[in-house]
Amino acid sequence: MTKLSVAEIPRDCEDCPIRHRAVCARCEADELDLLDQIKYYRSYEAGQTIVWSGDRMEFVGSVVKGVGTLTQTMEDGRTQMVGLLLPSDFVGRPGRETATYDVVATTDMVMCCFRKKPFEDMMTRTPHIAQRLLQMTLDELDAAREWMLVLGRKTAREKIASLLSIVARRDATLNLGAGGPIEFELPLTREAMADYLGLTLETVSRQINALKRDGVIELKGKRQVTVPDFDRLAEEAGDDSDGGMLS
Amino acid sequence: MTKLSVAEIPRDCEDCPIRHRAVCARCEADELDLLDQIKYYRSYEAGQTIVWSGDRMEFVGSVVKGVGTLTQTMEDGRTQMVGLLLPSDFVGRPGRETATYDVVATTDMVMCCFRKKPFEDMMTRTPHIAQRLLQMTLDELDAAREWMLVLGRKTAREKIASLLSIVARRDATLNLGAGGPIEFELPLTREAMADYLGLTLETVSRQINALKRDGVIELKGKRQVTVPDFDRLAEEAGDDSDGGMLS
DNA sequence: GACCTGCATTGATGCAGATCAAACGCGCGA
DNA sequence: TCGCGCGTTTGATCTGCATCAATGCAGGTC
Repeated sequence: MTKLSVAEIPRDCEDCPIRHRAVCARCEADELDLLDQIKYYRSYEAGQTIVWSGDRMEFVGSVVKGVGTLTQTMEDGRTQMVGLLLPSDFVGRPGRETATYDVVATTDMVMCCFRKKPFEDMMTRTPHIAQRLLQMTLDELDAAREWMLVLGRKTAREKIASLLSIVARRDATLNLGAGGPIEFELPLTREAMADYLGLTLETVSRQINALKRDGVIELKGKRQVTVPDFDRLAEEAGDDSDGGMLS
Repeated sequence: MTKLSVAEIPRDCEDCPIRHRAVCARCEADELDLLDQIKYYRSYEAGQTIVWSGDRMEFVGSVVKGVGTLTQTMEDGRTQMVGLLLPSDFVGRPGRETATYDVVATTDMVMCCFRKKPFEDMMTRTPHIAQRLLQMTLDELDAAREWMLVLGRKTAREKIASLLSIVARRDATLNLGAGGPIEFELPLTREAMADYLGLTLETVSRQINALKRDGVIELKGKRQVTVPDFDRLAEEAGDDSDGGMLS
């Protein structure tokens, strides 16, 4: 039944697809050897919940393959996504016993896990890991703050455009740089997008189709998105356009 | 004209009011001596902008006294606060050249500043600082994610109650623990609250007065708030009530 | 005392997005 | 081939908050 086998992932860190972007990015060969001794791979199927909020966390780890989400739910069922987990992202918080959010696989996923205690010990002894984790956490904080602007002040159309523009930017299967068309697959259902954006799924659907009608995006099926003009999309997102020319 | 003098702050770290909560919390005496050599105090008046987004940042530092905000503004003027700076909070990002947000003093403020380069050098040599900064950044990330739920899914009334409940919790001038009444001063104008909550200032005003009419809070003047029953406030905020009983 | 000026309150009206409801389309197993 | 379920689309209506517009009110200045 398992569609994605752990065996597909190279066991050797040097061949790992996220080697230079994950929490281990700065590690030297000898440090990798140490990590290697406490790591193990786990795979999850699309839809599976990896951790429930409030559960004891017995590991931390990196997303190797696939896409997941971090969500918070109120007692009455209102749900807000607070993080999108793409390959190389780190899951879990060293020093904390229990999970604060639900972690859910939205596609089939593979994670590189470390048992929490050994990882924490290693962090105190290996500055390269703590340094990299600090850098990644600061980046996540910036992303969270960017998202606060989206949630608090943008219109539904701008929210959708913002999400598309973020996914497009992080999905590197594209000819960026040049102004050419960008193509990518949306790793989220309409409902998950709604939970990310603080909207209803109906509004998400309407706004996506509006962007399509207006030629900002093209759709093949429901998930395959083509962006003919990225600047146009960024403009719709309300981002300061012209990509930050500094000089 | 300056109402708050830098001279009022003790020069000796050991007597510093934020000694055990700021980025220096874990430092030993010898490490404090090193920090002492690169630190300097600066004071700001209420309303003053400390840093403009996009500016070169020449220092990082800790809030010693007073309250500030981190805000993001879109080209058309829409504004979202993305961080509230209370005493002991850290400002600035090591490793980054330019500021990403506007930093504004909302009350008179005193900061303990470190020139960026020496501080960065020291971070690599003093693990206690980097460790503490990681911990603080992870806390801020949690706070930001909590806020995403507020912005994305809560009603105006719940948003106001959430803000009051957060300020009440961080303002330690109160008899917490017991169920007694809590009193504190709101460090923000109605407009600043609106910017924090993704609302208009009119809605903020109306909802505050609604909470007052319903007996959830009492007001002396426009800023002095009394919360007769904190659990009631938490309930209005839509927080999982019963304060997280673990056992 | 008269007059600012900067918050805050209060009221009337409009609209973006929520809510309620129904139908579509596609993959899948019987 | 049929029906079933899930994600999605589309339509009609409702409503919470934004918007526009005065008015109130305290502190500071002349």
